[in-house]
Amino acid sequence: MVARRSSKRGTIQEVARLAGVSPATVSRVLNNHPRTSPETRRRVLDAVAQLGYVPDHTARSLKTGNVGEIALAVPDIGNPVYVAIAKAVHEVAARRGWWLSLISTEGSQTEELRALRALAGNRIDGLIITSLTVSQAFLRALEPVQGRVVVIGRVPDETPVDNVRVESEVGAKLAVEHLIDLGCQRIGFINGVQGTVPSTSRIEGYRLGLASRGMEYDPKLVVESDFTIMGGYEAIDRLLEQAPDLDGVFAANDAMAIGVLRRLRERGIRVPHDVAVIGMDDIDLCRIATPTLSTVTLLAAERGRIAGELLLDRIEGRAQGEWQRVTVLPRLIVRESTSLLRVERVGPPHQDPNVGRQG
Amino acid sequence: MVARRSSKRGTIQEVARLAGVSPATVSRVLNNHPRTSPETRRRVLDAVAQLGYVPDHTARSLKTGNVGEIALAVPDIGNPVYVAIAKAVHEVAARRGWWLSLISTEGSQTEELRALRALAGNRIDGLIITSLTVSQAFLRALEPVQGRVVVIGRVPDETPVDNVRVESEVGAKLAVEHLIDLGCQRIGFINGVQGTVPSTSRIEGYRLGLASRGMEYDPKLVVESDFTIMGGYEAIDRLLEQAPDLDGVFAANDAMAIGVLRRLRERGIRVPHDVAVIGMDDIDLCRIATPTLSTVTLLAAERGRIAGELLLDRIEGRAQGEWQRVTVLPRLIVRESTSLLRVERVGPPHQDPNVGRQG
DNA sequence: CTGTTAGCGCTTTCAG
DNA sequence: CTGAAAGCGCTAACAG
Repeated sequence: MVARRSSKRGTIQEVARLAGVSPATVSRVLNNHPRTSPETRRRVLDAVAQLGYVPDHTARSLKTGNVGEIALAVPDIGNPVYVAIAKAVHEVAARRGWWLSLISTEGSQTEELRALRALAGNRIDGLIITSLTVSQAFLRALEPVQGRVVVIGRVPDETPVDNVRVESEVGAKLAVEHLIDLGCQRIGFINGVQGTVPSTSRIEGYRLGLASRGMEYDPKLVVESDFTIMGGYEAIDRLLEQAPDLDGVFAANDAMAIGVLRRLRERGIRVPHDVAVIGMDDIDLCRIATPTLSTVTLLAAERGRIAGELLLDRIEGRAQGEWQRVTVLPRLIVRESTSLLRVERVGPPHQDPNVGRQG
Repeated sequence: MVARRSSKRGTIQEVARLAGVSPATVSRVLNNHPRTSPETRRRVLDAVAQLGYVPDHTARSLKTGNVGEIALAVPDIGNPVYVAIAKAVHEVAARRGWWLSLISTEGSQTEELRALRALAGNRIDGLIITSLTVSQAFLRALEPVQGRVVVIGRVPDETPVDNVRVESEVGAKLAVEHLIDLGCQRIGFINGVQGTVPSTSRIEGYRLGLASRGMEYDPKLVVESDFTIMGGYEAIDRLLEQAPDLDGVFAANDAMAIGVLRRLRERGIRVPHDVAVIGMDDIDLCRIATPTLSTVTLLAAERGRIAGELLLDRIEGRAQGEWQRVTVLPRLIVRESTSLLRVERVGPPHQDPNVGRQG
């Protein structure tokens, strides 16, 4: 990696010389300081325009000690859930005058640590990061950047960061209970990659849901795959082989559920008549799928918005106190895939979110 | 916007003092200069570890004149086409040791100019930008940052930038010719928002396709909407009203085409038997849709890869010559929505791309 | 192989 | 209201 600053658009010195003032005055004009005479101001701005001068951001940052930029690091920008988070954070950042850049970590811990290091090295002022694994190394790397990072996803209680989380067990429980209340007796569960935080909480919610309605857990009803459409597509075949009497499926995310819908259609199995299907996340595709897909929203946009506010409150110095733990509560969204009437029973998502806040 | 550098992880001075060497030596060790004794090296690294020192990126950048970062600015990170471009650029950047950040301009020209200004102010070293409109203001803003920016999308010949483009007229023509060769006589066209560069080239390709097979252009067969699934969904109704004898539809992008498929299914119109449908872009959803969607790929990933290489070649100083104009050629991908046999006739996309290069 | 010195371009006291 | 001067933290000659 080699590079040299190519385009020299002039320095504040040259602007000062051209305007017949000192560099300090140019700086004051450009930063809208109160005490500058209109006449000087005009001369400076003329000179700036004439030279096409743009202040060097690097020098400015070194001097002032901040760069005016935050970043959002996500495992996969192709995932609609992270896109929703990104859009929400972007909205907050723009409104509050901050520059936001996105970093795609591709789920690699090395990349996550790199983002944290960028923060430590003052390449950015703040960071919102979503990690799938939350390793020890990751937690250790949070220490030195306290007060400038927000984690989306669960971290241990004592971790010195602001944190936004969602009770996804509760969400999984809601989904399973919904299927049972619909009359399903044999509910299959397609989980994502084992060992990740999301998959662990979903299987727990699945068990809780069964238990709450007095049904027994049957390992034959559970398969694992990855969190993609194709993952769901191939997993449902294995599931049906293990449990041909299946009458309901809970998929760990909407992408997998959509793969399930597609495969079931191919096999001539009617949804929801023969098998009811529910996913989790509430991505846009749910409303496009055939049949439209019931799901449990995990309020991605809402979490993004909150994370953005928390981070900026912190680095703008508005928030000084304890580390925040904000938890959002999932909500069931019923659509055709679990509705024998094939009627959408629910309004638009993401409104009136249930948000609980605790110290 | 207020912020102050919070976490002081120490300076190079402090490391030097602790290690009993000069700051210059610390700098040398950290930058892997050839001439450093193993002993000194060890002492320095110990001190670094002990303090948890991370070099200040801002100071380093100011001194060296580069920041090691490029950015990709796209109109909408929710659009799969831009995601494909982003992933490809990311891959190139990572391989060549550069940091990539994403900027979402939301299609706003202000945001585009802001990205260009960030480049001018050396916040980043290089920029890849995709603009839907390419206004005069935009072109003017390219001047001062020559040699550090690559535009994806057509720009006037004399524009002083490296440029990656796709012959989307040819793509649209291919799509229409394919429908005609299939036996379609009345081919509707659903275009995106009028006045944008993409929509202009698509309507032109549509006309070219008709002309090349000796068919006449009928304004009744054309409607406009926006480039979204819902846009296609509502547009097909209008189109069918204007032209009930429709037997083929070309949608200006896959998202719209998928909306069309959905609406046709609702109305009991069979695809491809009653109406054949083709889109453009080749997003992942094409393979998931029912029926699977024929399309014309515009090689988004390929364009992203090329743009990344061009930019880095330029700012690494490997490319010094004329401005590059790289043009990629669209390719037809036939799937069920235009296949009476309902057989996928084509291999995986994005391999063996046709790429033409000219001075 | 290592230390000294200068300075990247900007903002910000402190005088005036 | 404006100028002079200092210095943010780092790297890169240039000596030694």
